[in-house]
Amino acid sequence: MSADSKDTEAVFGFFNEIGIISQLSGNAFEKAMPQGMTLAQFSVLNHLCRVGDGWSPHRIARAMQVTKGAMTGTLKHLEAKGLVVITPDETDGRAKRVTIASEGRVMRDACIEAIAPMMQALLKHIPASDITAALPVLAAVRAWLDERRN
Amino acid sequence: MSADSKDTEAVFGFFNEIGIISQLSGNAFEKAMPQGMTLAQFSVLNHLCRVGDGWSPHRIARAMQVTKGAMTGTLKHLEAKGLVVITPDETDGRAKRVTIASEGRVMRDACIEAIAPMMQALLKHIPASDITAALPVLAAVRAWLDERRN
DNA sequence: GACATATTGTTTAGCTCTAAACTATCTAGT
DNA sequence: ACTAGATAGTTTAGAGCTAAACAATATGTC
Repeated sequence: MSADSKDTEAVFGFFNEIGIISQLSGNAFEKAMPQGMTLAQFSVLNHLCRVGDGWSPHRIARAMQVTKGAMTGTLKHLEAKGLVVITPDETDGRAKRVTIASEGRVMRDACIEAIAPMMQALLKHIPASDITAALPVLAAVRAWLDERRN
Repeated sequence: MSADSKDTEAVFGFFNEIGIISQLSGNAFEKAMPQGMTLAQFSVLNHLCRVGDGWSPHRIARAMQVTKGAMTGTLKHLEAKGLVVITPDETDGRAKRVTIASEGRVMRDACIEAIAPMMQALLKHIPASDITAALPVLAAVRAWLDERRN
């Protein structure tokens, strides 16, 4: 009983820290990034760079754990900035295909460069081993939440 | 060089996991909570219950790591629902004081009860020791971000 | 072939958040 | 006492998110 409520308290604190870190780090990233880039926009750019082009908006939305509606908005901003090109899917009249423009790749690299100093500064205060030690737990929690969601 | 970029990569992945967990857990919480309560609203209620009444909106905003403007909106919703009472500060003409209504305490308890089953379910899949082991690292990262912000 | 169902993308309403401009009040230095 | 600067709260514009309703296209079964 006592142990149970203590554990529940710990999980509660865990999610609380997660939420605050998410907010603070997101703000810090967006401040460091070039000219009005947002975390959502960078994430899409980064994803497309890493896993490849030509994904549909819906598939990108699923990969980013976001609704289709949210992705519509983010892609609109990226397209307006010329960082991404959206074309109709030839084989499926409902779908579209998202391709990174070369400006998009440049912007993605610029964002990573802009953020790198912050990472370095963090690593000076918190040992990399602590970060890597926490990663598997985080991945497990994320996997559990993701599975539970469906 | 290779170690450095690997560490940076790890920190990057760390923040990525944090962001996704924050989003997924926030959604899960809001789905479990009673009648249209949001995480932001619950957080304020919970904070007031734990640390005591009579705080100013600005002080609550700082404690929640949120701007004053955001707190104005959240408090408006809480006040409209009768969960919180806002009165002018007698000793400072600029300030206000936020007090929890008894309905607010009831709602806070209801939210905690609604969320508890999720915590229990998580603890069945992930050992509490893993969670508590990750907590100090998270707290350190949060403290670093918080300090850096100012 | 036709109809029921599923999927893709958009839109809208409502919530959160930031940043910046604005009002009102307090406080300190002269 | 006055003026300058700090502080508390509100408002607005803009971005993100969800959920739900909607249009258009695919698909599969009869």
